[in-house]
Amino acid sequence: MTETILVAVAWPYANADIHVGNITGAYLPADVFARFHRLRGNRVLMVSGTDAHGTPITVRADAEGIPPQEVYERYHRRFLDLFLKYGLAYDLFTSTHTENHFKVSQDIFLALKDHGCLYTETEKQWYERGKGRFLPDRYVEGECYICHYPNARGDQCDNCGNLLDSTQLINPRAKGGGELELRDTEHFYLDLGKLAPDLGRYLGAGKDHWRPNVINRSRQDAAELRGRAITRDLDWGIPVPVAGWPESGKCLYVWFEAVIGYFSASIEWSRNHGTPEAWKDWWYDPGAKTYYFIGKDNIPFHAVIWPAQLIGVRRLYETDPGKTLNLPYDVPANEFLNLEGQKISGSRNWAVWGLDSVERYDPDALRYYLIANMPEAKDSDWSWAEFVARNNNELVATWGNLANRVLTFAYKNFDGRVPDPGDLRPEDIELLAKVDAGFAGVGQLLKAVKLRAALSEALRVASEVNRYLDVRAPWSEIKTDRAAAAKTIYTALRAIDSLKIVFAPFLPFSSETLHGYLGYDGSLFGAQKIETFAEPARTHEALTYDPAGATGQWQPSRLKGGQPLRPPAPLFKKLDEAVAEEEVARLHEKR
RNA sequence: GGCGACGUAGCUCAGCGGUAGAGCAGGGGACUCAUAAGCCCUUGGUCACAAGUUCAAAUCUUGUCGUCGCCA
Repeated sequence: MTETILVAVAWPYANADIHVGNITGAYLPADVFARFHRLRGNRVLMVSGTDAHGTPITVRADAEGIPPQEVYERYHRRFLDLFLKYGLAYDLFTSTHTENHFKVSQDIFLALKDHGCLYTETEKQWYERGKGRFLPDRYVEGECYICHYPNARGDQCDNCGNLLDSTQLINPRAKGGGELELRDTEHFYLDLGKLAPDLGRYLGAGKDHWRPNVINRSRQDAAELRGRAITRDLDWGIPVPVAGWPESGKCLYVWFEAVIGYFSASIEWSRNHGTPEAWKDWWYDPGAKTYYFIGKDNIPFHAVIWPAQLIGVRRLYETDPGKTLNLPYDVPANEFLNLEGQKISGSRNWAVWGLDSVERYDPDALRYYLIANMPEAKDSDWSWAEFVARNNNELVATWGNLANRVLTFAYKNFDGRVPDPGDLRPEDIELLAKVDAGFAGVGQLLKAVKLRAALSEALRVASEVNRYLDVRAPWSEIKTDRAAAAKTIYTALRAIDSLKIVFAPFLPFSSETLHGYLGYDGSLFGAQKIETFAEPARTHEALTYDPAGATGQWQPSRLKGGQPLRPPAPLFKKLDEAVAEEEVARLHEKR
């Protein structure tokens, strides 16, 4: 039965480049999962985009003396480039800075307001008279009232690390020295207390498939919910859709509108495809399953607050009162990836950057290591030595070498064609049965979002084929019994033809290559491209996936004897062990 | 301080009530199609510690210690 699956992927924030921790935390597992379901013939919609708004972006823009829009566009462009090179095949990777997203976010806000889920409160906030604007806490400096460090930021003291209440700072001043005064400011709050009972019911049952850390955390958070401000005094963002509010410089708080992106991007995708109602299959069909791939720092927003927003909205752009928006089916959040034993830190340049990594290594080698080492249950560690070792010992030795030894043997000894096997022997049939069983075994693990285990199971199946070859020894058979060698090589070719599919969600590039070596035309997956979309007043670039032409199917090979092969070459590169030392040295140099 | 996750072979981890497992690393062997890869055999652990439940505990309970994270 065809399933309907939404793959909702964390939105990278447009004030820093993406590193391998971000990739393995959310983007890569989402892609593996989505590719698997596409191969199974399921209806997959994988969406995300750049999170464009908020104070950190205006801070960076001010520091560089450019408009926030330029900061957002620069990083957005780099995200598109990276995802293309890593083969992260979003159906749509857009941004929050689209007219569509503005409208949808405002409509969600208004629906919550209509349903009585919002309230307003007035608080004191620092106001910079010279510039005529309210200042975010981090723009305010002064003496820390806890440790008396003279240059504490309004939100947090860099000296003692405590979170601060900016209104209590001693001798507060604007960053840059402007004069300050405390003024009243009014903000909207999401009434989470009101939504808590429904949320409790949602989190309370049917969550056995959730990772323990995710569900435990979420239940704990849901038990102590309070109202949360959802507007800010900031002009870089989405205007609050209430009369008079935009004029006083208020916009939606970025945490509130960014998660709405999953919904607005689904709508944008539908419109781009000329089927403006198509998104409803993922958002209103109760049989659809929605998966949110995120890092653990985002758990509260996706497993607690976003469901609360959806519960409060009930339905949007839909008049049937029997329909309600789908809540997350699973939130398979990953833990963090460390680097050489230390926490990754972009600002201290202790990171393996995504674009940099794919300049020097093949995307499948990176994907392999990142999946094999994915922090699914606890923090894991990127070590260059381990990257090299696992690339050489596992990816190259077990899988790449298997494909290569079979292809070259067939190509040389059977006139560049798949040999005609005649009737298979029991041992051939037995091997093919083991390979076929891999589809069920690996598939079940992928379905359960256990990607590490799934990949290692795929590798185990590859070793079965290596073992089979060793027992049959076609290099001996061919000297005495060419027909026997033909059966062996046919069987091995058919096995790697199947393994090509089993590995495809993890290693799409090399599977496509192998597909060609085996003599097939066409491709397993569709094509990714960067497109420009025009709205009435704006244009934006987005990454898209066109599934047309995808022929890959999650099922065992039915390879025919006689099929012409193409000249083979190794699928992966063995890395020199010196690479590890060089990379670690680079890392220290850059600090 | 509260809560949560984790603590199993040198390393990375699986197992989560029924006689300790895998991969890598280390040691030995037969083979040679292949990126000197693959295959076979092998060394190696009182499953953090303590008490309890049970006919039976890495596996359940409690406590202690350690690591990490979230909150205060």
